[in-house]
Amino acid sequence: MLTQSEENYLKAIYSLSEDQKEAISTNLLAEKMSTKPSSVTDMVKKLSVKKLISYQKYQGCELTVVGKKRAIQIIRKHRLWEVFLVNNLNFGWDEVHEIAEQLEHIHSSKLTDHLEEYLGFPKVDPHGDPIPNKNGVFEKINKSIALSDVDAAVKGIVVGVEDGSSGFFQFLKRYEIGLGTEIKVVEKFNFDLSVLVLIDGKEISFSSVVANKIFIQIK
Amino acid sequence: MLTQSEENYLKAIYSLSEDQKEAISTNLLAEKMSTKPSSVTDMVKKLSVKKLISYQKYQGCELTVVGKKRAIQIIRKHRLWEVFLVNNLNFGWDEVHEIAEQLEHIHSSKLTDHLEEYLGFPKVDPHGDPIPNKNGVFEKINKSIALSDVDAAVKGIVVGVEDGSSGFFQFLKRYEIGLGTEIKVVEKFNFDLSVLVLIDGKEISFSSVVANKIFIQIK
DNA sequence: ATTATTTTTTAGGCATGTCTAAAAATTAAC
DNA sequence: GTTAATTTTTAGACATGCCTAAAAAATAAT
Repeated sequence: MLTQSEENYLKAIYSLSEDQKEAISTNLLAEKMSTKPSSVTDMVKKLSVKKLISYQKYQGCELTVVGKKRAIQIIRKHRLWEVFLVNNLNFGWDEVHEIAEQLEHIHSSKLTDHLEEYLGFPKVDPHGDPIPNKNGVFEKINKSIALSDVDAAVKGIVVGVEDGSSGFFQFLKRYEIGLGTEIKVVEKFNFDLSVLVLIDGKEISFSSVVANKIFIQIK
Repeated sequence: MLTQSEENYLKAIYSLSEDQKEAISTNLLAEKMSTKPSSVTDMVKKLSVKKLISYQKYQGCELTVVGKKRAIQIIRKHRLWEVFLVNNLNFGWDEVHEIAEQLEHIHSSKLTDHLEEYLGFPKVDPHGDPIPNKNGVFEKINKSIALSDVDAAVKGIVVGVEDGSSGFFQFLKRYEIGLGTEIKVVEKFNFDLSVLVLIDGKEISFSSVVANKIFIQIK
């Protein structure tokens, strides 16, 4: 049975390993955990003894197969709880992280699996991040979806546009939008069905007409 | 912010205070917490500094008004989560306690209140124990209910019987059942609608005919 | 009312997880 | 290829929450 602290370290190492394939340095991990390098060294030794990470003095650390599985299970719990909080308990997507940080440490795989079933086996959390299944497998999300159908806070990559009129293409060109452009939906407005999106650091508002024609692929 | 350990102590003191109005002795609390008296002394000092209990050396401890409120909030969370686990996630009433012991320590009153609303403001948990409202008030449960309609594991006190025939009263007398008798439903059998109950430490099986006629008041 | 028993507290220790300050190893600079 | 800068580790300390063993206080027994 892992402590909450151990679980948080595994999660942090997993997260950092997504950005780089080299071993995670002590300083980087300390930064991520908002703690001191000396504390990281202590913990990293402990996790190494438990065979959850491989670690050599001064060489940083990496998750073992077992450690990675554990990390993914924690992420799975975190994201499933986020779905529950937003879909069922009417929380905003922006206020669930802190609570999910606590809920992810509840020990009961049966609970996780029942929750997943109750939620209808969701594939992404409210932030658009994928939810691994019971076996730790992240399902490839291949479906493209119109911007108008994307939940707030979800980001994706443009994989298609619907209308072929020249006016629409000029519009896309004006905003430097093409296949592969990353778009994040910041907010949706029900009163006129417009969406506020973030492209390359700039916020742009799209009318519902436009939002219906741009298709993105999430993660 | 209280630690889980502190919260568990408050809950234990509250629970013991329900059975006796005198201060809770160190030994009794140690027994309840499955720990050593010396450990209790340490914790009791800490909680006393935090003004959650009143404590005088060698005189035991008692919850302050603030401490009692805290304890009730923890119980509230525990019982609401039990309802969720049984009603929504299809857990058996007998397997939820351990998980609820963890969930009760999640810090977010907004979560608790949203959960309560989502569950439809339940008044009792799956074990029949009352759920305090947001203000810590336990609603008096006055409705009597036929044994046949009580969930397994719920216990109550006989407040009435329906049939007035002499045969039925003889039956009641034979089993020493009268107004005020405590009855706990141990198990229910769907195949013949009989119920297995516990009265004064003895298990007795009641046919559905009998179960329909005995009314109990829960807690 | 003194002794014996039980209860409770103190004293000191241990594991977890954090910290600071200093030492050691690695990497960068010249 | 030494020296300088950075990174990482060690050493020692502190808070939490637990323990054992011994002392102190309260209660019971004679």
